Amino acid sequence: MSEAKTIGPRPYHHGDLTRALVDAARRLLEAEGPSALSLRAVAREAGVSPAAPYHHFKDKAELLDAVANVGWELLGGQMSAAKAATTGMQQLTALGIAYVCFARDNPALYHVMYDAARDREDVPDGMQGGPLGNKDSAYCMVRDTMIENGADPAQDTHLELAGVAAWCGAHGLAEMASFKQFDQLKAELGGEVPFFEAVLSHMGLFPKPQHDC
Amino acid sequence: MSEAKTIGPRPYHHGDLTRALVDAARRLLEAEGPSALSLRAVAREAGVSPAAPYHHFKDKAELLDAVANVGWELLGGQMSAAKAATTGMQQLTALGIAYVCFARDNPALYHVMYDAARDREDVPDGMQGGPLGNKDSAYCMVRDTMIENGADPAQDTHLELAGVAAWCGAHGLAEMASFKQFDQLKAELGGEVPFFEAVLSHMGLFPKPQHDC
DNA sequence: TTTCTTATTTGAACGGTGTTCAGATAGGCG
DNA sequence: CGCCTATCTGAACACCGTTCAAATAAGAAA
Repeated sequence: MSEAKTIGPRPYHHGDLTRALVDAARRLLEAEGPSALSLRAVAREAGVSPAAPYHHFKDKAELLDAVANVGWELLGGQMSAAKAATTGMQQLTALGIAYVCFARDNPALYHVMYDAARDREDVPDGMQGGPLGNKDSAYCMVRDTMIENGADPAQDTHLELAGVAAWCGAHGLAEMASFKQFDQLKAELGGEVPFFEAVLSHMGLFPKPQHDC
Repeated sequence: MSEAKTIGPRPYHHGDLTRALVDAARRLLEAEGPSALSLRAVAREAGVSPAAPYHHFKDKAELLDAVANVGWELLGGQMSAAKAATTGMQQLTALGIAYVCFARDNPALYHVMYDAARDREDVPDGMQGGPLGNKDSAYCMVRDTMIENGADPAQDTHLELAGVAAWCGAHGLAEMASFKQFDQLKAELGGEVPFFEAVLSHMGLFPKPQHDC
């Protein structure tokens, strides 16, 4: 019953409205931004009535959870690829860059992912990722990579700090990079390039990507 | 005309509906959380009709901007106090702790502050603070403190990185601290206290404050 | 096949939201 | 005093999330 999606009997009328709704939501998200993600608009985009989604998701929040889930899986895949392409402690840098690049390239999806996570008490069944709540989460990937490279979480306090700093820094950097106030800040500072812009440009993340991530 | 609030003639009917609306919004925010912050609810709380706010704010967003502004001023005050109570490089630590403590103690307000900042193109007139857009912003306080302690932004690249890391880390830490998934993460890791919880508890920030900030 | 059962979808409805607008009101100024 | 203009209201519009009875269609049972 819980595996109906993988091998069970095909759905009835639409074909696979569950997936169609998530796809419609992602399409809307890409085209119109997070604020356009209303249940009715998603249903409209999918070509069904406003009440149809309630037979596949108990809530608007549950639909957004499903969309966020796609995002976490996408992010996990990109981070895994970045880790596999490097070795040793450079894997940590690769993970961070992959994370920030994902947020830069999918700002609306990234926003939905954290919005969904913020007001969730428990991680629901089938939720494959999240900021903290899963073995495959980005946080745990950083942690595991550190351990693989010889870190001992029970002993090295500085290392714990470094891990959290990396994780929080990546998220903070990703959010800051989405703000649109660089020009104003630059003007107020007298035209001088401020720290933040310098670092982003140093990493090749702002204003335009200068290398693949 | 733009200084009507400071010394201009008193408003007409209500007394000072502009301020009353912001106060009502903060009251609702404290009592019911960010999701209860509808324009109609704020007007109801202030005892006026749903259309009244439109003579003081052109938008719901502009009302939320005003609420966020109060938050930035509050945050700036607490950071200034923390800086004044310390000396030297310890000021940087004090700034970071004050920042995270503010987010922990005012989660709803903090949420509104960044929500308002995220989808704002330009900082409007009268906006006193923000994540990046002002000389008095938290980011600039960190930057100025570093310069006061001998940093040279034009030369020291590592220092730029450190400044941005501190700023992004503080925001990331503040957001992470608001999630409710620690128990689940702990269970998935086999009961072991993970990095993040260890650091927060090490800083005295989680689950309960152990010292004043 | 025909009938039955059940999942799926619809259309209408309810209360709530942001926003606009014509009209009522009341303060300040001539 | 009367006028003017800022302020406020009440009604209205479109949209939102959600619920529910009724219609539909797919698969199972006969």
